[in-house]
Amino acid sequence: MVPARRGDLFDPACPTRRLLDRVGTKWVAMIVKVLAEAGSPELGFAELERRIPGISHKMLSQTLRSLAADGLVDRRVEPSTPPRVHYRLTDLGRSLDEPLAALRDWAERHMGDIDDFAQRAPSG
Amino acid sequence: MVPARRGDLFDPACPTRRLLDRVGTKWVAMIVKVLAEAGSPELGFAELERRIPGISHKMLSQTLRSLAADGLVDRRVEPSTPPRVHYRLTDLGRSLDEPLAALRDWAERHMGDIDDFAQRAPSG
DNA sequence: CCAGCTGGTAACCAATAGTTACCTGATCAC
DNA sequence: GTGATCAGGTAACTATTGGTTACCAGCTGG
Repeated sequence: MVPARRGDLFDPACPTRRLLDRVGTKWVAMIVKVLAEAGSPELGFAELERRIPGISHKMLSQTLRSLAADGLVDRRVEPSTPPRVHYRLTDLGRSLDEPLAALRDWAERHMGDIDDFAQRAPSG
Repeated sequence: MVPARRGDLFDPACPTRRLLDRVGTKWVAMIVKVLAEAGSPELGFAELERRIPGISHKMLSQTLRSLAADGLVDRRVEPSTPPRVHYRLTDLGRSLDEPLAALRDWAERHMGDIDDFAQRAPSG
């Protein structure tokens, strides 16, 4: 196997590329935002679901587990009945919120421009 | 606070959400990077293809057209035979490189942490 | 007159996103 | 007791993407 050259985004084998793809999705962006901006340090599954309208049960579960597997969120099972699961950002996850916030911010700020442009030239 | 206000992002109908998803993909990130960091203001299709190893013919074409439709790149057809097509970032596209660079940078910087974490807890 | 160039695209296959329905298993209403 | 109900997860599917391959236009050069 070709050794993965971490720093080289231009190497197709570079894991950083895959990471970039995992981390740029809208659900990651939204989950991280919600967790980062929640009043409390952690949120329950149901609360996350409530705060992210439109996300499906499965995608939330799946995305959270992927984030947990990458060490971006911490998963805590409360031994109640039925058990409740709580998630919180790790330091690493919090650090991801910075570039993600910049991206969300860009999207919010320039949505209008893009919309206008698409209006004018709907050629696709 | 409860941000139903500028929480446009939290409305599933909000186009900013879709934009976020379009713009966070690895190919967009790489194309914008390549165009932003090219020596010349524009690059030909073939040159882009060469500079982004691993991208397929189709994905490059498709992504470029989507970027052009959003007004992020400019598409110029050189009337030669066969015609060559050149792409350059618009101002809007260049502005996107900033948050994208931050994200790429984060990915490069923290890839190691995530890798280490996954080693230790491969439960994911 | 056929091979070859460029960029695009149609046809197809593989991998995701998203939907629906169901599981667990303790508790409460009856 | 019976069973509806909670929370979170997941299996089974379908819809939508990503990605591969092969081909096209239409002029040029051998």
